[in-house]
Amino acid sequence: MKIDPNSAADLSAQIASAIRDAIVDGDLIVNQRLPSEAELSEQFEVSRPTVREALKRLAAQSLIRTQRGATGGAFVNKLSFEEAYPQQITTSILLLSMNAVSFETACEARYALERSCAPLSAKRRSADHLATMRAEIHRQSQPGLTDEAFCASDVSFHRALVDGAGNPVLSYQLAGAVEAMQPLMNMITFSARDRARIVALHTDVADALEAQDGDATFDALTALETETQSLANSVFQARADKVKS
Amino acid sequence: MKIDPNSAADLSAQIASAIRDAIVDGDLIVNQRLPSEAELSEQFEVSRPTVREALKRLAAQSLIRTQRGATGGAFVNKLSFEEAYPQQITTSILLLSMNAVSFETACEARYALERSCAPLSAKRRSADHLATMRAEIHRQSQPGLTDEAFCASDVSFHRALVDGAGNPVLSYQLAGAVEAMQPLMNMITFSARDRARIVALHTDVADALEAQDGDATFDALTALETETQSLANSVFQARADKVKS
DNA sequence: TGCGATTTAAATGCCAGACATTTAAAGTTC
DNA sequence: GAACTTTAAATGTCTGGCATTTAAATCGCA
Repeated sequence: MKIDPNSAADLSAQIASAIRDAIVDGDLIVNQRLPSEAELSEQFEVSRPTVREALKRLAAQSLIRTQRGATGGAFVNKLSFEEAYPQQITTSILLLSMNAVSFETACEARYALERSCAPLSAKRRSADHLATMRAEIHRQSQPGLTDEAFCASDVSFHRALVDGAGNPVLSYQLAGAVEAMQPLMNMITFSARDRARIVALHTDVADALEAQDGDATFDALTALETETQSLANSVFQARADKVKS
Repeated sequence: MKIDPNSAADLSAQIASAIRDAIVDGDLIVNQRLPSEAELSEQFEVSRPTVREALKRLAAQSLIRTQRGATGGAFVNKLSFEEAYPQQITTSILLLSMNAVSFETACEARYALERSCAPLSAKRRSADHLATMRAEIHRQSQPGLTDEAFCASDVSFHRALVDGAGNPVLSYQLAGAVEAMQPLMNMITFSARDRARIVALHTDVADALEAQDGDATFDALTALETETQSLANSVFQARADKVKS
């Protein structure tokens, strides 16, 4: 592992990159201890603060964890799906908000991805997943629920659907798409009638899953997408009209 | 923005977290300049190296960028899809390798997600996307191609399919699933007959997309998944037999 | 001998101060 | 007015040190 002190990039970035490559390539394996900060400074011929900045970069990506004390140090972290979720979600949210992704585009992607879980979830969903979905549907039909709570329940409902597929890779990839929609959904005010329609469609989805009917689940999700898109359209249309007047 | 010096977490982690929250919540907007390191040390009542470690954490997540010089400093970075791709891919690769995700699970997820692009890509794919796919198919049928080059071409083919859907959110989410499969695919040695079958199935996919037939694309992808799974099964089976003998 | 208390050493966490380098703007000279 | 020079502000880096945490080694005592 060597670095180029004349490169344009920061030394700490180069060092982080070198260690990251070693991890990705398998030269450093899970739970392996990295050399101490002092040893790394010698190896890379930089000062300890520079090494520390490099290690913090890696820690921010959950590639390493650090322990204090006698047997402490930096260890290659076993990246778990649970750990990766929040980062994936934060990144997705920022991507949508910073790049002015339209509601339509985000919604299209979300439902396209969710439909890909439909056949698997219909086949494998446990009673637990189904119970979660029924519970969320029940919550959604409670009067007096705030719009935010309604959206949060919506997210839980859809995550149960996705998790029902029993494929952690799918769950991980979809976490971003589903959760990142929440800030966009929160821009919408739901009337009682809107909510009733959504609850009905959610019930269709849950019924299809209960019957383990993949195609029906697929179609119910498509209907839900259509409803969501037209709902959003009317809300944004109304808002645009208001601005004009 | 305040932090708790008695918390269990590192000061630099707390500071990074506080600034990250401010960005996600929109309190700090894109291209806005953060206070200088010296000012931040005063605000948070910590030393400059600690502030720097916090900033490096954020830089590692592409949330900020730094500029040197008179008008320099740390700026809220506009996170672009292009920037987010590599991180998403690295994370996905590590998740698969560190959690011993089976080839079957990863493959299932990948094709489920890809199928979700089929109808959109059939509708919207440009001539360019189609040309890329045809070119990759041609490359894949060249004799003397290494297994790695074959897999790399496979990835390019599938990315063209995904990008054909014209939805950046989909492309982003799928990048991880598609690219992360490559290390797993590289474990497989392809015979000439295997390659011929895959090339034929790729041609089916391209034909269906050219005809803008979403259902046919969907089915062709399913056939490709079946072929890939059975190919992997036989390879792993042969390897297991070898170990026994 | 065995076990609890204490010491020790190694590591990270944090700080103070300084110097180097980069960069744009202000100032100066012709 | 244009080219050059100076200046100041900011990040990048280094040195050295102290604080804190933690596990292992040591010691004392029954």
